[in-house]
Amino acid sequence: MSNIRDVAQLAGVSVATVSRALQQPDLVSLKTRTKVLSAVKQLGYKPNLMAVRFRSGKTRNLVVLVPTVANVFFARVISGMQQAAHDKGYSLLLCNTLADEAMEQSYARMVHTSQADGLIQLRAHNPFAQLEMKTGSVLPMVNACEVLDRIACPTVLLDNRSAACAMTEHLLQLGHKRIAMIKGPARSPLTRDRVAGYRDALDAAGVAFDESLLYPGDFTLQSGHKAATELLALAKPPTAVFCENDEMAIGAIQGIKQAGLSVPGDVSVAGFDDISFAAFSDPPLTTIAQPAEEFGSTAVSLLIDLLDGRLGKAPKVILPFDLIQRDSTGPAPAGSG
Amino acid sequence: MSNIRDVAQLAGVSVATVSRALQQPDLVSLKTRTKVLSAVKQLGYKPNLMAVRFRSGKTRNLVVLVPTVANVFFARVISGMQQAAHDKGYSLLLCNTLADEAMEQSYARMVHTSQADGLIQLRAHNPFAQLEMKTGSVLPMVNACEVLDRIACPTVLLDNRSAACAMTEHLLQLGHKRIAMIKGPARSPLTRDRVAGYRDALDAAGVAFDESLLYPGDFTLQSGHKAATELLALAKPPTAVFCENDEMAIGAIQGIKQAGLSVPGDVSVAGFDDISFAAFSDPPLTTIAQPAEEFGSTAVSLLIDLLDGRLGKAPKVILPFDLIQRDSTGPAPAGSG
DNA sequence: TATATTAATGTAACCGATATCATTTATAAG
DNA sequence: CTTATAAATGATATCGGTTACATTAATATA
Repeated sequence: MSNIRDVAQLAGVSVATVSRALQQPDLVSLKTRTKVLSAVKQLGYKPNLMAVRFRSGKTRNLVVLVPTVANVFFARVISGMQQAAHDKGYSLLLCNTLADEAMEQSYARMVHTSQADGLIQLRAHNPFAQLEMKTGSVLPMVNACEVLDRIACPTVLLDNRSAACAMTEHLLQLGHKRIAMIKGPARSPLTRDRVAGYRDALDAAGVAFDESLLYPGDFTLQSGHKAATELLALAKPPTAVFCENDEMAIGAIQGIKQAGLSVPGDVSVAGFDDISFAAFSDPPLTTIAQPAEEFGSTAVSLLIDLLDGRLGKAPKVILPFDLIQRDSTGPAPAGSG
Repeated sequence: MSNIRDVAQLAGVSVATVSRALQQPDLVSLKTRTKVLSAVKQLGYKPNLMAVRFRSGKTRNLVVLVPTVANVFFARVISGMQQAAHDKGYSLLLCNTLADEAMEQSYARMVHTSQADGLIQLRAHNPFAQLEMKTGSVLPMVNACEVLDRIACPTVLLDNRSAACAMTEHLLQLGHKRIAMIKGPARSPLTRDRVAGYRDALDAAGVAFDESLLYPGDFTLQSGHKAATELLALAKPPTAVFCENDEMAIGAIQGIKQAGLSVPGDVSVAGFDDISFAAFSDPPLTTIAQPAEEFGSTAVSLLIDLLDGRLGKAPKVILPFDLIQRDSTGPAPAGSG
């Protein structure tokens, strides 16, 4: 690997001139610039970015904490992040946390050890307040998809409450009265918002809220299956199930079918996210579409703005949702409710 | 951010001693070590890894080129890579290539600009021979999931030919004679191997190969749907469809159902990969399970071994597969063939 | 032509750690 | 109590760029 000194020597100029010829060509005479560029080409010189970044103190790396890349929705978000990061000259250091806090902390520390400039997290259960206390320094962080309550932090999110409300209204309009919700972990703000939207719609329609219809899942296909199976075993089972993501909805559909019931004939099912599989389930899934890639690109933009000091006070960017009506939701069975 | 000089000053020793106290404690007296560690703790000192890596010339970053992270199988592979990389002190720079060669080249160049030590690619259509020629230097690279023909390169892969043969045999044993295959892009070595396995089984069973039953897809749900629809429109449609991945199989199932046929009553469908959705399709999908996470971890191990000069001549690691029989494959309809 | 001003280039410090080599201090052997 | 040997520590060059400052060359102004 040739370095800037080799280039300088070959071009017969100083290293400073080489650096300027490449970084601020205006400061170098045409004649010299030509000589330098010719030497660069001849040697196949590529600046050592490790050195550049060490000198500048900017790594141009961003840590991304993802609960699980196996989640199709997150995969799309990551895709959007990667594209945006690349466009702006940044790279992503991906961490699949798998709910392992030690792993999260370990990656978050990369910002303090100059391996990354900032951090993006999706679905933040555990804020890094603790870590920040300990190190005393601030961690440039952006949150995507889920709002962090305890920390003022730039965030890009959906109006989850309104979206959940809209879907619940859709089910109410179809005549459903017993609408179950397969939600996420109880402590998650995301779940809290969506449950709130669900209750908003019930309240507005004068339908009593029934705690037993609220079932906690963990966003996996399996948990959707289990939840639906148990909900159907209730004394007064639901005629509609609203799931907090599409994976659980697809799992729920299988559970309902295995119980000998039809979707949406006996039970309607709605999802959230509009992953690619949603349109290919049987029946195709009614769901809330989120601009997943845009979540990613917006999060990256926010973080870079934050790093460049171009950001005011922790903005919250709200992206639009879209209720996609397919065949998994239909009129409530006659005589129900 | 405090640096090693701050620590040295506070501890009343030289920077060299601080460095040794942290890197090679045996070379430092207990008394001095204690002083240093105390100063480290008091200042919250964390070594600047940017500096360490610049000095050492090792970035401890690995570039990962993924055709698309939206593919569930690849997501699992990445998960395995991330885990293994973290365990060994490496980070992953993820690139979602989306079949964009410019993007691939751009990320591959990161190795030449000292942003990464090596590269892992999945499904390599375009070898970097060209890039290597141009730069003259070798690119430490490992290939996963798909073998690269033109370059001798450490690889971790499945015996795709045997796996495809096994699945085809499974269908033959069920009495199917007209077995279609929804394959990937024609130029892919992966597809070539799997088609070869498919033909091996047909030949062994004395079933004539029919070119019209070989349909090229692109690994998406949509392409599986389209392929199945068109295959069923043939004068002599297949009674079984073997898809090169589960997404296409799930798409195919939908296409078959929409044509008014049942799976597996009229047409059996088999997939490849055993993604999480496979067990939740309707009917649950018969497929080939691959140790996806192990692909990832093995690829990372191979690359690190390669970087450390611990590798002989481009080994090919072959991981085992498992035929998972579910309900999407059944006996050929009576009177077929 | 002399002088002021600007453009072009060079010199060298610097970023933060590591590691070589030199030097001092502690221990062992005679 | 020396002297030889080992252990502990310090001073400093180094990695490859960038950049502040110094210096020289070129042009403009009087």
